[in-house]
Amino acid sequence: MPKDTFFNLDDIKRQRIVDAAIEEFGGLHYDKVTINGIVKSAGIPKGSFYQYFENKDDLYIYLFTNLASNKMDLFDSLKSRIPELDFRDYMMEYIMLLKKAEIGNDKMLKLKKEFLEECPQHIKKEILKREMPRSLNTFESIIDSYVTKGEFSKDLNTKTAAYVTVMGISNLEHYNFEESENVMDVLSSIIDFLASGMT
Amino acid sequence: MPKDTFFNLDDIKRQRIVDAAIEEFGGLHYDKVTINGIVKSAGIPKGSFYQYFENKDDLYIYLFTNLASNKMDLFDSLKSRIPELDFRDYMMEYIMLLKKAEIGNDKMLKLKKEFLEECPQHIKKEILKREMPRSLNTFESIIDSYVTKGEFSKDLNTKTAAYVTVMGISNLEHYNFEESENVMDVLSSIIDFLASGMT
DNA sequence: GTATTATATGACCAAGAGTCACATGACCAA
DNA sequence: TTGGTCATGTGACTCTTGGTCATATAATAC
Repeated sequence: MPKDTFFNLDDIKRQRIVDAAIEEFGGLHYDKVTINGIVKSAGIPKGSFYQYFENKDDLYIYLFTNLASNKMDLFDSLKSRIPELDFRDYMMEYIMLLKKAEIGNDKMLKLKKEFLEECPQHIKKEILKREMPRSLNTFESIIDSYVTKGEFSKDLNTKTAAYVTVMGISNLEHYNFEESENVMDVLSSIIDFLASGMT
Repeated sequence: MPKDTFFNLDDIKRQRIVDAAIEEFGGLHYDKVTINGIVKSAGIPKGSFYQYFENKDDLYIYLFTNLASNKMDLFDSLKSRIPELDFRDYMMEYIMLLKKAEIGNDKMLKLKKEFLEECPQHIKKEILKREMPRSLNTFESIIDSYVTKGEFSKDLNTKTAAYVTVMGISNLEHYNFEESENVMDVLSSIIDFLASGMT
């Protein structure tokens, strides 16, 4: 967490620091971003940086807790369509929305995703530890809706189902793509598998 | 990759360097391991280190490509028991074996797991990129056996099934454990889900 | 007007990565 | 034996970075 002195700053200066930080982190790989660079870019003396933040990671984590809308709004807009969509279509719609958000509208979402891939693992862990429960809960509630709707078994362990679902769709970098396979097909196949399991 | 000079070294000296490196990496967090420390511990001058390796990561990755039996042997010993075990029991057996190996016998396996959690993401990625395909293939072949055996549907996409299975059981750090839940119960529930899906 | 507290500042320090000019030794050909 | 060449050894040195700290300045309280 940044220190009080940072939050006591007048808005203009505080924003200047945030902008400079995003600029630096956005333009360079995490490892290459230096505190010297940030202070220079923000136009503040080095001592001041440490007046505001513990260290680079402190600033970094702060940027992400505040930056970048988490994609929950996407979910909310979709939720109302549960009655008309089956699980499969629901998931496909969700994934399309996510893709669209990443490509176009939401620069910050894209930036965040990149940053998450570059930062040290303990930072990623800390950020995910905050966000994962919300992701899992949302998915659990979706799945729950489909149980209520009668599409899924009443005996389904929705928490486990939500967990496996999230892991399945968010670790695609480990999927071994053949040349003939594209992302959407694979995702579709994953969703099919989630729906029916090994049967 | 280490340079030729490293492989040209006589076995004793090369081993001394490897031992020192394992010692250092084993005793300190990745970030705290310094080249100065390694060369001191190995009793070689700093210049020599750079004669052998590109940098710290080069050594680190080398250690893992060679170190630490990958757990494939565990799989092999189990494979013969497919006829007598159903998928659920097979997976539980596998997980027990893995746990046992981590706790006791195989110091290197444990060490490797720890290291993988500490190192920078790009290193982890590189190591996983090498090992994941083998993991996925093995699981796919197991699942295939259960298809042949008749336990799973002939229409099952075994590649997808293997992928989701591996993701499900290897990302438990993101599962939101209640106090009442223990790892084995959760794993058991995951395996149940994998077997039957949302139905 | 003075004491106390919060903030600003940049010279300074320690530590680590990586380099480089020079040293050493192995091998070979004349 | 000599001299040359190539591979390797060596550690002092440079450069960069993170982080500190004594001192200056402004703000606030009384």
